[in-house]
Amino acid sequence: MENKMQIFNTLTRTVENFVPNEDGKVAMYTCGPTVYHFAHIGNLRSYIMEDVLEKSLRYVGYDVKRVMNITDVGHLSSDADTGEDKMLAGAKREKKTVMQIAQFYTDAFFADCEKLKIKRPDVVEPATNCISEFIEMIEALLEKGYAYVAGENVYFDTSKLDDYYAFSSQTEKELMIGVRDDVEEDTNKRGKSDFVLWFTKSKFDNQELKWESPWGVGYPGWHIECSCISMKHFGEYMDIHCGGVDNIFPHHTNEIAQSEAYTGHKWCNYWFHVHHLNDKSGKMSKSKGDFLTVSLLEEKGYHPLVYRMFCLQSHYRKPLEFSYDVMDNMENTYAKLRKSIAGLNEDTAFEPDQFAIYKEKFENAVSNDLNTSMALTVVYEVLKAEISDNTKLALMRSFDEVLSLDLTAGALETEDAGIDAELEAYVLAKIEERKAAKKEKNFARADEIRGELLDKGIVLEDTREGVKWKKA
RNA sequence: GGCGACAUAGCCAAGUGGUAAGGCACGGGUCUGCAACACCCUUAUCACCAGUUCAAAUCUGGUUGUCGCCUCCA
Repeated sequence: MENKMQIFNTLTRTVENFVPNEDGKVAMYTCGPTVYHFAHIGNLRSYIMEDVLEKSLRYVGYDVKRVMNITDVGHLSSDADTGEDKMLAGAKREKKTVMQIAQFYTDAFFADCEKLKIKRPDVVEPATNCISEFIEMIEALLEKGYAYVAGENVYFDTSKLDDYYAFSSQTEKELMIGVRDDVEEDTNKRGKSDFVLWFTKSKFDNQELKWESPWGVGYPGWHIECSCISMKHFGEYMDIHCGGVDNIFPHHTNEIAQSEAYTGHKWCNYWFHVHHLNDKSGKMSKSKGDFLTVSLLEEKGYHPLVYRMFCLQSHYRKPLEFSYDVMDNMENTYAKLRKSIAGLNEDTAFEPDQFAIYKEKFENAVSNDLNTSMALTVVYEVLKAEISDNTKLALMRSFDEVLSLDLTAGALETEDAGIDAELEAYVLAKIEERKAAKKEKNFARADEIRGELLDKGIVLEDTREGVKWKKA
């Protein structure tokens, strides 16, 4: 098929025509969450945009197979052996076993994804499912001379590669490593950029998850899992690898090092990186302790899809600053949009030519390096266009295959589920009373009733569809 | 210290050489007993300086500011 998708490739730092290895098919890999805690909405920004990428590829006609790993072992808070395993730290914090933690937060992650309409990848693979594959690959790397054993751990020898820093320019290379002074060094390493493939020795010996290996009882390093899991499901080639920008170095750099050393050839052609969600003080991060989750947004009264729309109106390669002001803005935008679409009359003629015109506009926006902001503009363009409501509805349904904003699900419910039956009965009675007063043109009484309800925290609105009420 | 990204109206944001999309908010108006809803109208010369060009938000150089990466991070 013809090249329909243009996408920024971190490897070349340019927007390229996307050409998959196999015509019409896309092998797409996503670095999944480390399931030691809830995902914060910054994490979820990446998954939302990757979801849009997957759906856009499908929209323009590709057959996409998507794989995601779940990091449930091996992700240290530092690569030096002084670090603490994230999973173990989570388990300690909550007095549960590591596997209980992993299961709990994996479920929580997918629950959040569901709320945000993020499609579950075709394959979801926990790292702990693939220990034998990790061991096989590490053995092969040792055999080929790309790895060495030191201090009872296995390390990858980055000096064996001509081009370890796949994502960096030549001038950066000499300066990258070990500049940060808060980094503690692992003295077993031959080179500063070497990294661990398999641990048997570390300072946290109470590690719960350990496996037999040719190098002793231990557990895998973080980077090896993505290389192995992708090859388990895609073989030695894949098309797009996704993740947040913070994964570029070292995680993705190390993945490329291992994978290409192992296969002896180019591994993945396109690297898709989503930029960070920041707040006023900078990057949102779990290690700062305080972070925002989807549940928290819901508690504050925001529909999860308001956050999705917040992400879509920005570009994935721009840092995005989160604020409640913008969320409030977006909340209005989203409610108005849903309401406007809900008012369309399906019982009108369908105009295939018009449908095709706007569908192409939308496709162009989305295939231009995921210009989601422009895609949303096309939504508004359609709603304002001189075409039949039924055509508009068909277009909304079509666009929603990518946007996943529940565009045609009707107006947003304003009734608050938290209101108890007694209050509801009272409110409904008052509404009837007010209706009667209005009928008798007793507007003073009608306004009085509205005031009474307001005192109880209930706001009345006379809309075209009848009286609506909600919590203030 | 090195590397990189970004800087467009009150806010979010598109636009990569031809005279500034869209959304929200504000203001004005129509409608309705009022309010709200809905609908209509209105709002910028693109951080700063210099240069290239017939023409620059868009290219080049510099300045300032914000942010990110340099083995915890999506």
